[in-house]
Amino acid sequence: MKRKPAAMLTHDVTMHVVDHPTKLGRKRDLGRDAEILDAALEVLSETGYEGMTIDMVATRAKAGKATIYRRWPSKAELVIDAVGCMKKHEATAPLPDTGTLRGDLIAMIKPQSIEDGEKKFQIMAGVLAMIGQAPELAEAANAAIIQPRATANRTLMQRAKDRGEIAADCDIDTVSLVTPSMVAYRVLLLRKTVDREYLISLIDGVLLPALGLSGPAACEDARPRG
Amino acid sequence: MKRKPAAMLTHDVTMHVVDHPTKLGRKRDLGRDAEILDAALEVLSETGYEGMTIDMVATRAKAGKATIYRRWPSKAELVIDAVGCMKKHEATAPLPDTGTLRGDLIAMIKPQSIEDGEKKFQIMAGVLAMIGQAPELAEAANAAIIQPRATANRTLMQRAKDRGEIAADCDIDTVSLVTPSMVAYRVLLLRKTVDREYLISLIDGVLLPALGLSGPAACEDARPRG
DNA sequence: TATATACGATACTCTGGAGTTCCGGATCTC
DNA sequence: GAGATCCGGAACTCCAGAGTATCGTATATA
Repeated sequence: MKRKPAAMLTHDVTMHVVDHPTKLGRKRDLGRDAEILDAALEVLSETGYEGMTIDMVATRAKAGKATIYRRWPSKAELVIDAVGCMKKHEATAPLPDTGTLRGDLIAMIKPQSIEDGEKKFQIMAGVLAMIGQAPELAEAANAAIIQPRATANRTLMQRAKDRGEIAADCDIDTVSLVTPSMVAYRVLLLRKTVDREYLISLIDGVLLPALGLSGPAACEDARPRG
Repeated sequence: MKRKPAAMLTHDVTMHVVDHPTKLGRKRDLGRDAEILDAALEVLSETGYEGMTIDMVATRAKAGKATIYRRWPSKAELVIDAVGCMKKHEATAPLPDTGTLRGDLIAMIKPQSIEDGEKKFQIMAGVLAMIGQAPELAEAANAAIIQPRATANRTLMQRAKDRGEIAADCDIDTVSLVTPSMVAYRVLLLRKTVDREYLISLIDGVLLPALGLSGPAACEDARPRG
């Protein structure tokens, strides 16, 4: 990040053989990449960007520092890559379809997803400081942490709109971001846990009313409108 | 923060005079405190906690490092104090009272408050990383940045509730946090500016609907309910 | 087998910045 | 005036951590 990394040639061109794609020697173990990135995310969530050291990551991944620096030119690049790869860990459980928007939103509250989310927001906190210096990191964090949840919400709401459960002029794009934003605030600044009760209070106290439905009773009134 | 600071006696107890409260020598210029804290906040908003150095703060405040370390034992303490003192900069403009909740909320959108807010969220980003290590910092940031806005919102909403404009069972405490949370997300992660248009879209697309009012038209319908 | 590269592990260099100390000068009490 | 403490400024110590180099070993090609 500070000095320009020396150009790393991935193959040598000898005098005798110009076309020489097959590299000699032991091959790089591509599986280590993911293990190192995972270790980086763990350390990141525990100590933040400042507190994180390459040695910690190496120890956690049972790797040598040289192995890490052979693959990423700097600590910053490693972190950016790690955050960018978080998205792939997303458990792609199918969206629920209970017939009512409230039912769908409640069905998405699973202990596993809560725990998973809490760790991700820890990572986000650790990374937020350097976002000002590395805008691509903001994008990566947004794509990996906030957007998946917002997209799920938006899909469920669009379905509700399609079947006439909510009005056609609702601002779905904005409302779908309410939960992730409020959860981020609660975890990062209030340092409170996010439990099922809180999420339900958000759904019944903000989301559904904002979409023109009124709390738990609304699930009994999900017939299409004329 | 790393080594225990030597106990700093604020007065000597001589053999001859036990009660000797008046200190000798030049008095500490208390006005410098605020100037140093302001400088710290400026640097913090520009570079984040990591990037910030005591030298930068000293230069910005036209002070010597010794002057800073005479008043705060460490960089961390300085930052915590600076964030804690942000609250006092709050422009205590009187809350608007236009007769309708929407009118009040819109009246709170002022160019000055937007600009001011943007800077505060920059500071928050710079500080968020070390919040994990210093919970009191989370409290300070919350009290200085989020709570003032939430409190203003809550007051306006309570008034609306009192005059019957919105239902008595609305979850005002939660809804009043929606705007600050969404603005924080937009500034910190999306890195977009917060303009009047966006705030109005939040008011009309989320806040008012969530409270049972339906957008701009609602301001013409602010009569108390039976 | 000879060569080349990857591996984990360890020791090393080097730099930036936290925190300390000293200086000359100013301002206070006595 | 004398001594104490402040000031801004600058030089200094000290250290954690980024990044590099090296070693013995493992695994690949030729």
